[in-house]
Amino acid sequence: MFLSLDANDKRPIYQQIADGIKALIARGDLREGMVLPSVRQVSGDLGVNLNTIAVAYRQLQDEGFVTVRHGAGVTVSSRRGRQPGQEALLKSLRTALTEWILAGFADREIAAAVRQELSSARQKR
Amino acid sequence: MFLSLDANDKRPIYQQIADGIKALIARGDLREGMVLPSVRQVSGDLGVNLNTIAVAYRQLQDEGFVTVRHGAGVTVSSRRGRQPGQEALLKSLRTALTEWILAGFADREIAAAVRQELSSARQKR
Amino acid sequence: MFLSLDANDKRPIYQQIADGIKALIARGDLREGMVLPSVRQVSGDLGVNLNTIAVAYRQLQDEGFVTVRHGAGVTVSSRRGRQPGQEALLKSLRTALTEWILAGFADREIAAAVRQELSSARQKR
Amino acid sequence: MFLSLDANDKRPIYQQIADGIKALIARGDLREGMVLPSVRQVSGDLGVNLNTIAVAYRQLQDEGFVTVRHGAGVTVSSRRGRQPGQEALLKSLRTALTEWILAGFADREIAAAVRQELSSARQKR
DNA sequence: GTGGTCTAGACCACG
DNA sequence: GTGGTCTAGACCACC
Repeated sequence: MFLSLDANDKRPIYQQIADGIKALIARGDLREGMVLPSVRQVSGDLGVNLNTIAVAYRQLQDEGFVTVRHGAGVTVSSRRGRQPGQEALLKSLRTALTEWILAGFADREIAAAVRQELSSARQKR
Repeated sequence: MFLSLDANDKRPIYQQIADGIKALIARGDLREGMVLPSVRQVSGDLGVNLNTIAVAYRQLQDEGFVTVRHGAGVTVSSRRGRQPGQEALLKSLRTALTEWILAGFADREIAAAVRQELSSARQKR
Repeated sequence: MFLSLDANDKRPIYQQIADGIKALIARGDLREGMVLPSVRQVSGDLGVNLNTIAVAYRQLQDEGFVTVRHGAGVTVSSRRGRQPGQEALLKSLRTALTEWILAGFADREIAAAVRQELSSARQKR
Repeated sequence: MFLSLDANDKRPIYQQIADGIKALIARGDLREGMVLPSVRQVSGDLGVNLNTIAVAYRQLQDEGFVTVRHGAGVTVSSRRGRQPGQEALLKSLRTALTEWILAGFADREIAAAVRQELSSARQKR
């Protein structure tokens, strides 16, 4: 698995993991039906407690991104569950863009960064 | 003050306030040298604990967005404040874009949303 | 066999199978004395591990719904099987009804859904 | 709080708690804006670990039934979030009714039990 | 082997 | 005071 944790990141570990996996799905590195590494394996690889990984996986399940089959591992599910809702989507985008504006970037530069991120987020598609 | 709090927002209140003020600065509603309302007044307006407002102002001060002068209120400082660092900027943008991708939006649509948000964030400039 | 498994169902597979067979009995599709397909056949049909089917049949046997005769297959037994107990019956009904109430349905609507389900569950009688 | 745990209940403790609170909301014992007892208090009252209660509250939050404000307690929120979806509602009702049928109850008796449960679930309305 | 639940106890963040 | 996160370690259920 190509997940990395950042101690300086303010998000909790389980959230970093869940977000990382979402990014892998968005990128196409993880596709429908693929099996995710077991809770125990991720725990060992990242040096993080079992429970913490379980919380991340559980969140992904609640949000409909993965299907958990009890003794049989976790797989990427086909249809995403509920979306965050247009409102939430806009809010997080707005916050991110505000930071860029305050850092002094011009619209042109921000748009370029967005284009770059989009293409890298879709590399495997 | 044109700040609104959202109980369903997952950010802590002090962060919503700090972000809101940052957005007002980015928008140009608050410009260099302008005086922010007192901690006490914001506290009353929003019905929020004094300490909470103080924490928000303290963060804005730490990040260089405002200047606190004892007995003379809080003013917007010039814009060479400390940036969050390129890494943090990218991370927050990346997370927001990932959500849009997973919600099924095409690059075209996302770029349009970005353009719209940018122009509305700069309305007053 | 007219059993279908749902990966998104939170019940374990063996429970889905056992419940499905109970429903077939309740509906009258399976009647006293009829022979159930072998563990091996169900396993093949559904693509499920042999042990899992065995657990389901074992539960049906424990609850008195079927009779297992060595070498002679599994047959539906007469209906004086062990009931779950009034308490358990009420609890599961109560949980289901609570969900309907919280979803905003009126008593009239809930009662209608109950009537419909009852008649469809008894179609073959 | 009028929550009780049943060791014979097959649902996990956190689920019993979450379901119990949902029932209190459906019943009208807990209304919009009311404050739930703190995690620590429930933990003490029921003799259950803090984390277990936290999991229950978190589930209620994820499902939109309560609003959590960090240092300020948990309150019943106004609008329920996403419903379980008509499919899930029907499935749980169908399972419950099947049990009653297999226990030998007539439609008349089942309908009566439903009526009784509905009225008791709405006592405070 | 897999994931799920629960405990005890620590430390942090928020108001 | 409140809730949030994380750990270590136990035991259970499923396949």
